[in-house]
Amino acid sequence: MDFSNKVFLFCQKIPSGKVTTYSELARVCGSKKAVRAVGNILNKNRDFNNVPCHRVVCKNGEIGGYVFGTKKKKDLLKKEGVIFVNETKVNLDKCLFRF
DNA sequence: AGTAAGGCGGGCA
DNA sequence: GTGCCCGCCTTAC
Repeated sequence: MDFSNKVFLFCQKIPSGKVTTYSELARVCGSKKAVRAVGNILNKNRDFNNVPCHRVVCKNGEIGGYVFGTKKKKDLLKKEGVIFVNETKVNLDKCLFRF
């Protein structure tokens, strides 16, 4: 319960135009190996209203998955100013937000 | 490069 | 209340 709360909190801390990875997110939440748990939380809770989970991507820069579809996620990120290296990957070097 | 296994919380049976 | 399976992944073989 506390874990998911952290996840949501950190997600909201991500500024517009920046992204983070599930690994980093899991790490700051206490368990760096709980990346799957993080994904599960974001997916099941889908607090897109309170949590911009579209700003969370895979470690390699790929979008990964998204409740509304990866296309939507990509589109949202683009609008926020996130640099994309191609249609499916973001530029982590420029847009990775580190806690 | 591809495949398999892994560690972790949430949700449902 | 307990247990099992799943997931927007990661890492190792």
